[in-house]
Amino acid sequence: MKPPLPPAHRAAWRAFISAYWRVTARIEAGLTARALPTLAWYDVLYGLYLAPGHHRRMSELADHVLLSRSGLTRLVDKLEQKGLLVRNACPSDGRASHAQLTARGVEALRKMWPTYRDGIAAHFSSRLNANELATLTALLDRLAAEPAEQAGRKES
Amino acid sequence: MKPPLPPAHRAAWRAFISAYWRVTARIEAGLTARALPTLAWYDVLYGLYLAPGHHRRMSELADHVLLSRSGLTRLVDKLEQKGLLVRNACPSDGRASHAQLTARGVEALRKMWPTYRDGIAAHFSSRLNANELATLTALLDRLAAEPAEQAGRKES
DNA sequence: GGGAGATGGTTGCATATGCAACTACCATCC
DNA sequence: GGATGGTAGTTGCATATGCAACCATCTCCC
Repeated sequence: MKPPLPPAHRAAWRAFISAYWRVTARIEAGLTARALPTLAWYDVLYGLYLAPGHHRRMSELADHVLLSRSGLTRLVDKLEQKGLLVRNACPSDGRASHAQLTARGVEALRKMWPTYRDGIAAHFSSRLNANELATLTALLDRLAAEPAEQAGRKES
Repeated sequence: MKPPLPPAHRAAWRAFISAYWRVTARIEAGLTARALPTLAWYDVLYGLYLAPGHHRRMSELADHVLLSRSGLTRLVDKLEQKGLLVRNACPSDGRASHAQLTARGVEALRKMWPTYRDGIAAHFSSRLNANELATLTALLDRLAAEPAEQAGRKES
């Protein structure tokens, strides 16, 4: 197969995939062991929590959660059924709607946060020292950044 | 929410998740643009390709691909239907079966590899220099290592 | 030999997820 | 005002994925 991709690049790629899956699986295991919802639930609720007034447009939220639009629609449906958030019409744009965190949503967030936090610490951030963590963050941020050619464009 | 998780840890965690999703999405986009199968297909075929004799036990394969057992069963079903591999009974263990790459499977692998390779290079490995790549690999490998293993090898 | 328990693999079922089509609405041009 | 094109969000459909139950087989121990 004559791979012109250097071994170091391959090793890095494999380490990247492997680390992601293993770490997230360990953290998810901690959540399910306590009968808590998945990371996606947390991300949506937390994304709303961070926003001023605890509400955000669906599209902004989808971007934050790294989920497709349709996926977010379904997830928000579930969260709304559980009473953790409500949908409000956007006053300035009839097409858009805002997801608004409820008191119960904040409560749910508080309840799951300790487990999530401990998972991140145990399986991720506490396994590296401060310098290493900073280095890792900088490298990952560069990888996540939009490619230069498409920096100004909306399509990915 | 009083997060005792330091901001640097949070930033690192978010960068980790974000980088993974964005990079893999870009690479997958390249594959689908050429009507090629997904990364999972490639990983299975390549996992077999690497093995001596181009065959491996299902369980070993599942570990390599980072997929659940049942997920692998289904994926291998599809690949077998396409004629890219065959299942053989394991001579030494009646429970186990081996997946054996076929000539067509090797062919399929050769066909998709250039696109995959270019995707990895363009969206991942070529965005960092050699030193950075080595650093990243080392850090990710430590994160991926089993907790017990990590505990025993505490250092730095 | 034969039962108890563990392991490899498959399948039923439920859930998750994405793409593409669709509706409703906004913005622009004429 | 009305047509045209673009955007926000939802839904139909197909697929992917995992957990847990299940069968067959192996290992261990008596």
